[in-house]
Amino acid sequence: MSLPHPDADQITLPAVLAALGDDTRLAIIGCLARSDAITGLVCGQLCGLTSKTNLTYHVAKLREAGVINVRPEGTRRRVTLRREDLDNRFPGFLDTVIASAIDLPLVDITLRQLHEAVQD
Amino acid sequence: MSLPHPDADQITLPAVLAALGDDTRLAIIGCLARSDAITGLVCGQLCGLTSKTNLTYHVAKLREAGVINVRPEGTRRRVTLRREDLDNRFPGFLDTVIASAIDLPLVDITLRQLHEAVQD
DNA sequence: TCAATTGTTCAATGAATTTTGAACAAGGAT
DNA sequence: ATCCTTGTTCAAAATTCATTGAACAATTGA
Repeated sequence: MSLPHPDADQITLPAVLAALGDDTRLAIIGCLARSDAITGLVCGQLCGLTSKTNLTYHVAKLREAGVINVRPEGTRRRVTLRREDLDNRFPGFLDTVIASAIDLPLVDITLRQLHEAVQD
Repeated sequence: MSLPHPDADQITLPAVLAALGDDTRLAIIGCLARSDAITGLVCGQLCGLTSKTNLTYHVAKLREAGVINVRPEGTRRRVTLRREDLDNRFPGFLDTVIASAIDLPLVDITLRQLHEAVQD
């Protein structure tokens, strides 16, 4: 049940770009950006995007690239964006990605609010 | 005989991410970033990266995504980064990409070739 | 204990991407 | 004109990536 994550300083942009160069994974990022920045989501809440099995695959890709954190929580997996690590490593990058991953007119939380939520 | 380029406002980040999520294409970006920003490079100066045929393929990918501009120049193709368009569309994004593409170990183009490239 | 929930693993398939070589086209130089 | 250089096109092959289903594992709750 070990879920290996790269350390913040091991995150490379080529790997991040490869992970984000896919529509399904970009959609996952969009969902996470819209969700509560702190609690994140569990995989089941992302299943509208693809099948359960396939979601495991894409979530692993994002985790291995250092884009998301996946924490076991009982039988679930709590998924959060590694916002702080990515902001430190590549300032501004994640904001740009999120802005285009959120393709909705109805956004229930603004980017600024997301930022502030993380600071607390 | 001009090649099709997307207008600046037609450039989408998902397409750009897909284009940059590849090591060969990132290496091309690295070479262009090191070259003279105005004159750019011709394809032949990038051939250390891959075969001539394959280069045509990757350069087309980058062009179609709106990352580079390709201008016919006699029998050559002058390749430049679309810095301004990308900076306007996704502020800071290209700088971040370049910072990590600039020192890709994958590039086996020699220093001499680079020198000639910049002077040309 | 038993059943339901949540997600993983594995092997196989399908699909898309990347790479290659041969033949070709266009422009420049001699 | 004829070569030479530079790059393209096309079809095929190689490779990588994404998707699926069946069987499994771990946890929770009745």
